[in-house]
Amino acid sequence: MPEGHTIHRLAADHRARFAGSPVRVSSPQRKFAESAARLDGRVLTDTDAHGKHLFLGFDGPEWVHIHLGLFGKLGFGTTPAPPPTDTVRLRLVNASDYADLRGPTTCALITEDEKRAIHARLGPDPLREDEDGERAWLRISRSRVTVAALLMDQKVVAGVGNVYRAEVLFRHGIDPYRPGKDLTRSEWDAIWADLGALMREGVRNNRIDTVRPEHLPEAMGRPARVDDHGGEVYVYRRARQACHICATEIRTADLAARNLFWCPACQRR
DNA sequence: AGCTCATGGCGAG
DNA sequence: TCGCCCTGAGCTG
Repeated sequence: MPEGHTIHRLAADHRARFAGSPVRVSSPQRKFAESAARLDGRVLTDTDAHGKHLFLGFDGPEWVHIHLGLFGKLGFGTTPAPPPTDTVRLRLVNASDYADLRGPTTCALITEDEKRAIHARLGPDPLREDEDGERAWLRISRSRVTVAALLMDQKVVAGVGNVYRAEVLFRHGIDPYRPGKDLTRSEWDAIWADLGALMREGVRNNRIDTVRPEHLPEAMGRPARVDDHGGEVYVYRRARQACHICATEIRTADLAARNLFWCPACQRR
């Protein structure tokens, strides 16, 4: 289940397992069959991630472009690989490992030029070393759109999804409905830096944790929480439950077809 | 068995 | 703003 940290982790995992030697490439589901046949037996040379886009580079000028969307998953295992089920869009296998891709929004063979075009339309990614938040600030500081919507716009910031959006706004006490242009420079700088730190930890742990140590259940004298998406969070999917800091009921609302979560007391205009 | 929902994004209108 | 695409878990019966 993918926000940007998942994709960067997958890029590293593919590199570790497959880079540098020939890979058997197949598409059991047949939707990627022609391209898989072209790649079969070639060497995986490089991997890359920008926001929620994953790129697998093979010998020659082509890349596999993968976008998991809301449902897509990549699962790893060690050989021998079991018979693929009929939902496996792409399978990579070498002597020791296999990877199965299911349910992606995108799995396509693209050229270097097409890859460049994808980078060009994405905003800065807090997980890419060559980026800073300046480009994002230029758009945010001139926009009447709410900061909640701007954070989810991949042309503004690449890699932030519904969990990081909700959590970073909570951590900075910002009302999700505040217009981008009402954000101060120092607020944005803090948000950008925090996204980088949170998402790097997300890559390391392969899950999203956003609760500061002093607010963890044990530090607050409460029983440990179990969050069904697998991380410790303040507001995400906690509608109508008590805020961990102030006990106010967490609110939820629809915003651009996604669920928004926030604490109306901790996050004020 | 069938429904709902989910960490996304696109194009039509 | 809506409908649509992709899969699977967790319900309800």
